[in-house]
Amino acid sequence: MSHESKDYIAALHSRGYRVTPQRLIVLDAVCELQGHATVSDIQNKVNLLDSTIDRSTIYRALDILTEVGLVVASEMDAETGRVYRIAGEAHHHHLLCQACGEVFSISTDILFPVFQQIRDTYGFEVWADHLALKGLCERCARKQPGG
Amino acid sequence: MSHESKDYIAALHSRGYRVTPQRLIVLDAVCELQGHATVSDIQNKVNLLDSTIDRSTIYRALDILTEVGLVVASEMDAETGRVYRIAGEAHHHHLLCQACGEVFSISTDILFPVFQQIRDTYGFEVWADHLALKGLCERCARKQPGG
DNA sequence: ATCATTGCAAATTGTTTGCAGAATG
DNA sequence: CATTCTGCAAACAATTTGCAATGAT
Repeated sequence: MSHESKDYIAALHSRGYRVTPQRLIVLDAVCELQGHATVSDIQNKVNLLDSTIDRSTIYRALDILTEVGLVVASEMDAETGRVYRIAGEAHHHHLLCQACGEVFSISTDILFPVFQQIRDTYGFEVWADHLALKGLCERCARKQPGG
Repeated sequence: MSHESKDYIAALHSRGYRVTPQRLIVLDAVCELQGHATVSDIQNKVNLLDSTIDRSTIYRALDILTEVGLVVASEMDAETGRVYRIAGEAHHHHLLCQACGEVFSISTDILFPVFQQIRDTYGFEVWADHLALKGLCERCARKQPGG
């Protein structure tokens, strides 16, 4: 588990939160799902280990884990909604193919120049922690050119 | 109204849909709201003219107007959700300041080079019709540097 | 005269909340 | 042993759907 290196006990305690089995199971689930995990993904994973853990508990755990900085939330597209990943894992953006549904990851670097330019031009500082771009992947673009 | 130039009657009829007062009022509302209009914005506007038009009717009208290509839907951020605008209006992206909440518009041109590069590198064709970037505007960035 | 469309109400989905009992520090 | 936390159920908000009545073509 990549989060073992982080001191999750200290992270929780630092804000007066307690360490509970439910929260650790949720944290593990997010970790094992390796990026862009939805609440449903997480619940499925969690309930394999303990089927009595309620959905509301998962929501609350994710809120708290996000607040203390152990996990990071970001918005995928409208259908997928909010997704979670372990904090500190390599940032990347997503390319969402609207034809086959596949998700591709790209490094943040590729977008850095534009964000720089937006800063220069508009004085606006883009938070580049996560971005989901819709479009067509190579294979699907060949099948249905133009979209 | 900028949509009068479009033949909305033909657009609706071409797919077997009928032209109803409710649909025209919704179309007008989207038009007058001038970009990124939420369902609630639209409902408020619509109900000024006719308070008997139901929310479900507005949802259905927006679906159909989008399907026939008279309006375009896109996702703002998670809180704002889906927004609508008249099709054919100048495309632009949005910068959402997370401190003051203001929305800035930027032209699509600035992002064109990156999308080109993503195409070259990943073979992925980004749909650049609308993008909402979160961050801090100039004024707020000065107040709370670093975010 | 058809058949799509509307308004209403109820169903659905996704998320949040109140509370009594259980568990943590 | 004082609080925080959990599971349950109920509350909510946003969107969708079934249906009888209405209205467009």
